Amino acid sequence: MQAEFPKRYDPKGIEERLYKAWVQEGLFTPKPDEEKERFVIVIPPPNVTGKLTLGHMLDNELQDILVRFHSLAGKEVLWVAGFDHAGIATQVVVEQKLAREGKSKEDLGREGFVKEVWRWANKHRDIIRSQLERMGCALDFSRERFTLDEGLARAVRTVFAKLYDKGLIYRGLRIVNWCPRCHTAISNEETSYEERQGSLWYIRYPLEDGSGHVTVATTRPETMLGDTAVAVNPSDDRYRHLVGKSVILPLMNREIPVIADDAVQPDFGTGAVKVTPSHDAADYEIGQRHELAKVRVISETGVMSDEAGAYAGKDRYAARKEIVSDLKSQGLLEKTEPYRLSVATCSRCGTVIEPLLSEQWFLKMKPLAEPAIKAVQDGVIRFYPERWKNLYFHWMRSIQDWCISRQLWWGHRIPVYTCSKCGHRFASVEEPDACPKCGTRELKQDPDVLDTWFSSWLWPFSVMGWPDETEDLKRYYPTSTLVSGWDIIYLWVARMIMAGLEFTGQKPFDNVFFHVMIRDERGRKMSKSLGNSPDPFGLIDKYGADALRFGLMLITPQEQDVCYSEERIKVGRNFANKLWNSARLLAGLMDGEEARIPQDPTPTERWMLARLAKASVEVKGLIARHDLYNAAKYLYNFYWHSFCDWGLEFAKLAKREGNRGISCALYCFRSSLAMLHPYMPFITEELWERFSFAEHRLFSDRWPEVPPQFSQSPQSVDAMTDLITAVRTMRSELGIAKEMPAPVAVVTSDDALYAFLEANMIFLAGLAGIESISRAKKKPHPSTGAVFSWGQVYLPLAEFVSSGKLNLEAERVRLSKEIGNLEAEIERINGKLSNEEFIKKAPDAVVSAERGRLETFVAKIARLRELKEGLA
RNA sequence: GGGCGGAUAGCUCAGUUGGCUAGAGCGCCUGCCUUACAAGCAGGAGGUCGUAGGUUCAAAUCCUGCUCUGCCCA
Repeated sequence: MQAEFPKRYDPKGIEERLYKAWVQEGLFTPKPDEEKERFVIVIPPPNVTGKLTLGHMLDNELQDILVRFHSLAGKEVLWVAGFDHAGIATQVVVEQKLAREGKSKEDLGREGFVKEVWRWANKHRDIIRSQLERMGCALDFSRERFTLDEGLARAVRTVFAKLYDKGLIYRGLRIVNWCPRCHTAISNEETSYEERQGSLWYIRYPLEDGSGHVTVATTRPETMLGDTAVAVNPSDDRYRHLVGKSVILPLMNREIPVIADDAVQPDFGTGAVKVTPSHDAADYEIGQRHELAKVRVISETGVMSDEAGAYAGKDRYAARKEIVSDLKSQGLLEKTEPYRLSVATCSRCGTVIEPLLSEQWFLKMKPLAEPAIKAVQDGVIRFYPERWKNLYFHWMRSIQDWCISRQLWWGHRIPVYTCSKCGHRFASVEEPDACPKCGTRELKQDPDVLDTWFSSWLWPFSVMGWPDETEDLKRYYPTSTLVSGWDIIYLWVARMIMAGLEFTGQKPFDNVFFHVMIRDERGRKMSKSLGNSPDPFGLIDKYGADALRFGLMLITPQEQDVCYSEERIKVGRNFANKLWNSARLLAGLMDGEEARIPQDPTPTERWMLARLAKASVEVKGLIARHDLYNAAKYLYNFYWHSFCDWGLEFAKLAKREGNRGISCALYCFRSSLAMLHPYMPFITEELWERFSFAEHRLFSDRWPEVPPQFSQSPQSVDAMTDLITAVRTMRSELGIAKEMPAPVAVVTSDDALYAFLEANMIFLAGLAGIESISRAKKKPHPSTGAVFSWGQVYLPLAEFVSSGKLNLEAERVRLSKEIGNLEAEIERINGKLSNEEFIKKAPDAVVSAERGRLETFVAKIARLRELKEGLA
C-alpha cells in the first residue's frame, strides 16, 4: 500500500503511466490458448480526416467495455486496431488545406497530391491512436491496419477481379450524384438535403402547330436547354389532347414531343413538366420508358457544356439568370413564384449536387444481398437491439446497384486495364505486364479510384490477412461482435455481411451491436459545421478518462439518442471520487488484512455478500445482452447505495466498536473493482495496485463469483436497515438532532429478531443515534413510530416534549399523509376483491397477494391512527 | 409522399411477458463541514404516464384514431 492517498481522486499521471505499462506488458496482444473461448472485435476504423469526436468516444468505449468484460470472463480476447483512408473526405480536407495555402491539387499533380494526403493521413493516424490510448482502449496496436496497406489493397483487388470475372461489375451510363467541386460521383449517403428558398418558374413552350403553348413549371430553368420532351399525366384531362403533339423548345428552337407518363404529378405546377433525362433521375427514368434523346448541357465542373448553345461555357447559376431574363424578354416567362425546395448538397464540401448522366463502374447487388438477408433472418447474425433488423431488411430488399467508381486521386485505383492495341479490357489482381490477348505491353489502367466502402466492406477479414490463409484468419475470423452506430447500417454493416458471406463463405461476425447517437443539449446531431461537439479530450483533461467513460455510459440508454451536456456527465466524476474515497477508508482500516470471505461471516457481512452475489450475476447478464447502460446503472447503485451506504458503514462500525476485521469488506471491494474495470479501467487498476490484490493485471482477473452459500440475504439485516431509516426520518421530521440520543421501544413477536437487534446495537447507535432499545407490549405514550411487517418501532417522546423543541406538526402531517395513502390503497384493494370477475379470472397468486396486502394495510393503518392520536 | 422512433417528476431518462402505493440522476426544500468522500451525509417535496376511444378482472405497458416532436428514405 502506497502511503499517500489524496482526499480527491486526481487521474493526472495515473492514466498515462498505466496505459504505457499495459502496452509494454503486451496485455492487449492475445496469447493463443486452446483452452479458451475467443472473443474478437475489429474496430470500426476511424477515418484519418481529423480527430475523434464524442461519438467515436462512445463507440470505442462500448467496444472496450465488451473486450475487458470478456477478458474477465476468461476468454482469449482480441481487439484489432485500424484506420480508414476515407477517400473523398480526406481528399477534400487536404484540398481545403492546400486552398488555404493558395494551392490546388492540380498544382501538385496526382503523384504530388497523393504524397501530400499521405502526410496528412499519417499525422492523423498518430493523433487518433493517441486519443484511443488516452481513453484506455484495450486495442491490439501490434495488429494495426490501414485500409490502404498493401495487404488490404490486395484484398480489394482480389475482390474486384473476382466480381469482375463473375460479371457482377459492369460499366454503365447512369444518373449519379455529381459534386461539381469534388469532380466526382458520390453516393446517396454522402449527400444531405437542405430546405432552401427557391423559385418556381412557369415557362411557355409554344406548340409546334402554332395553336398555342404549354406552360411547364421548373425549379431549375437552366436544365431546359437539355429538355427532350414535355410530359403530362395520362389521366390529366387538361392535357390529353396535346399528347402526341410537339412543342418548340424555347431558346434552343428544338422540336420535342409531348408525352404521357404516370410519374408526372398533376398537382405540381401546371401539371405539365419538362423532361431532362441527362440531369434528373426521375426524368432519366421517363426518358428510358419513352426512348427520349439525352442531351447533356451541364459539364462535370458545373459549367454549361457545348450542347448548351449560346450559354456554353457559363457557370450553371449565371446561365440560369440569363436564361430567365431571355425568356422574359421573349414573353415566354409566364410567372415566378417563391418555392421551398430541398436541394441535395455534397456532405463533404457543401456544394449543390448536380444529378448528371455519367459513365461509372457498378456492382450488381441483388445476388449478394440474398444470402445476407437470410443470415439475419435466420438469426445466424444477431442484431442488438433487434429493431434495427427492420431497417436492414428494408434496404436490402430494395437494394440498388452500387456505383463503386470515384473520380478521385486518393484511394484504391480501379484494377481494370485496357489494351491500347486490341482494346481488350480486363481486371487483374497484380499489375499486368502485357495484354493477355495480344501480348502488347501498352496497357492503360482506369484512372478512377474505388469508393472507400469498397475496402471497408472487407475489413473484418482483410485485417486478418485475407486472401491469404493466415493464422489470424483461421484463429480470429469470424469475429464475435461488431459495434456500430445505426446510421451506417447501409453503408457499412450490410455490405460487410454481404462481403463476408460472398468471399469467405462465413459471416463476418456473430453479433451486431448498434448504439445510439449523441446529440447536443438541444437535441441536434453533433457536427463539425455546427461546432456543437465538445472536444472529448478536453473533457478527459478536466475529469479523467474513467469519469467521462462512466458518466457517458450512465446517460446513454440503449434505444434513444442521448442529449449530451457536460453537467450530465459529472455524475461519472462524482462516482470516481466516491470509489476513490471508499478505498481511502478501507486503506485506513485495513491493518494488513486480506480480501477474503471470513470463516464465520456476521449477518451484516452475509447481507453484503448476498448483494454482491446478485450484482455479479445481474451485471453479467446485462452485459451479455449488450445492455451496458443498465449494467452501468446497476453497478452505480450497487456500489454507492448498497456497498458504501450500508456495507461500509457496517464494516466501519464493526471495526471501530467491535474490533471486527474488514476482510469481507475488502473482498466485496476487490470484486467491485473487477466489475467496474470494464467501465473505469484506470482508477480500478490503480486501486488494484495500491491494495496489491494480485500479481496480474485486473484485465487478466476473473469476473467475481460469490460461492452460492452466500447468496441468501439475512432478513434480520433488512429489518434493521428499515428500522434505522424509520428512526432517521422521525428524527428529521421532529427536529431531534443527532446529538440527542434516543431510546427506542420495539414491539414484535419475533424473539430472534429482537435478540438480533439487541446484539447489533452498535449499528443502531452508530447509524440512527439510538441509545437503547427495549421490548414493549404496546405503544408508549407519548410517542411516534413506524409500522413494519415484523412489528412496530416507537420513539418515546416524553423527554423531548419537555425540552419543548419538537416539531410535532411535521410529524402529524407525515402520519396523516401515510394514513391517507393507505386509505386510498385499501379502498382500491377492496374494490378489486369485491369484484367477482377479478376473483374468478385473475391468477390465484395475484388474488391471494392482494388479500395479504389488505390484511397488512388494515393492521398498519390502525397502528398509524393510534400513533397520530397519541402524538402528544 | 413512404418508413422508423419518441411523448412518464422542473430537466434528462428508466420502467422486461399487462398484476405490490410508477423509479433514478440532476435540480429544488430541510438539517448536517458526523475522523473516507460538501464531487459528500441524512431526510423530504414533486407525476390524473400527450390526447380521445377500445380490449381486459386489471393498461404507463396491448390495439385504433388524433395532436405535438425527432430521425431516416424518396
